[in-house]
Amino acid sequence: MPKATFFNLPSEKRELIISAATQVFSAERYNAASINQICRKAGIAKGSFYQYFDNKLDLYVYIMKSAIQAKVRFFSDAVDEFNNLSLSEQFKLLFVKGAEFAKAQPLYAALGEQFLIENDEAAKAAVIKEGDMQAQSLLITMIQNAKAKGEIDNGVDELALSILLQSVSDAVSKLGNMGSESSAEDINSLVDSLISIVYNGIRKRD
Amino acid sequence: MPKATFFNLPSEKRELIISAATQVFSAERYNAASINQICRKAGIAKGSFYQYFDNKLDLYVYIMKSAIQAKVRFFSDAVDEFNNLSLSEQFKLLFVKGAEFAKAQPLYAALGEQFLIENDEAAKAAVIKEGDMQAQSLLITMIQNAKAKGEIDNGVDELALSILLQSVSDAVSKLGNMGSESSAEDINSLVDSLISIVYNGIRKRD
DNA sequence: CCATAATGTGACCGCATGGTCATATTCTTA
DNA sequence: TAAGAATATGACCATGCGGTCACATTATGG
Repeated sequence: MPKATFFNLPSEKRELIISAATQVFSAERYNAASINQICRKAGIAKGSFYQYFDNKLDLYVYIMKSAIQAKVRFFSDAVDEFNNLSLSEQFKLLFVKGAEFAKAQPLYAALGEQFLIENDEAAKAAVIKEGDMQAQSLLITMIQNAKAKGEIDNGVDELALSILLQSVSDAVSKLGNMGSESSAEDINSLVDSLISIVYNGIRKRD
Repeated sequence: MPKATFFNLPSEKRELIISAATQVFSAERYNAASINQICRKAGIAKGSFYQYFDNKLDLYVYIMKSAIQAKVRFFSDAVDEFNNLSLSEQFKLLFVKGAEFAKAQPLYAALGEQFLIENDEAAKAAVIKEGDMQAQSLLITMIQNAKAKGEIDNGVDELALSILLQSVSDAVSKLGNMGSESSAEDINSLVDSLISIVYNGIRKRD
């Protein structure tokens, strides 16, 4: 946790530091992101940094926690709607919300992607200990409910389906924040196509 | 390209250096991987390193090129068989070969994964200029052939399908090299399940 | 108004990086 | 065996890192 001094700061300055750190950590891995860089961007002296945080890891965990909270908040509305939706509508909501989040909060989404490929074990462990959310568990619940309702064929492997959906969701989010070259409608229709494939299969039927 | 001195080296020593560099570059990104580390691991002096290579980038490009060649060699046998196979058999071959490669050549596979998440633009560009293979193009060709043959429903979006297959293939490879906790048979049956989903869809049919 | 606590600062430390270079060692060949 | 080319070496350089610390500045409250 950041020191008390950090929370005593005028909120403007505090957010400037958070913003600088978020920018740097979303562009670079933990080891490559440097405190000097963050201080320069935030316009504070390095000594000040160590008045606010114990060390680099302290800041990293704090920033990651903020990003996770933002994502959970973003999804929490959607989760309430789930029960009233058909399976394919649930898929769509899941993918679209994921892509929406990546577009609305690109820096937080980029933080998440950096975390996925983080290779500093200590940094990764510290974040996970502080409470990483398990996106996968939501998927599994969805699948099991749909099976119980008879919406999914019994022959479908649950694990395989969850892996497939997870990887598709990631792919969609990645495309979504590849800049403005892909419009929101493009993404939307791509999501429809993907769901249609997963739902109906690609086999030609007579 | 490495200097002549490097190729004059006794092959044993040359391979020791290649092995050390492969290990380091498969564990770390370009910027995080250090020449000191590689020299230590190979048991050579830093001065010697610069007798063999112009600089760090020279070595990186050389190692990446080797990995790409190894993968192309690995897949080349399989590509010949493609024409005689049905679509779902083609999918299976593609996924299984990918997972096989990741298992048989874990360091080379790890190099490929590192490259996917490389964020040093100069290093990335240098490798691509030297000839990066486009795995995606093989997929697109497969899909178009299958459509022409009437094996895929005309309503299926080609781009969406290629994205889906690519992300699934990556997910399978990642699972495949997550150590021995997942046996070869497990992977094999998971691949079957995934292909079955993509092929038949998950919708319950009457 | 002044003493004390809180906050801000940048020079500095030890260390590791990519890269250089003068020199030492080994190989080749006549 | 002697001369010259090829190769091996590690001290050294400038730079940047995470982190520290003595000191300057600002806020607080009696």
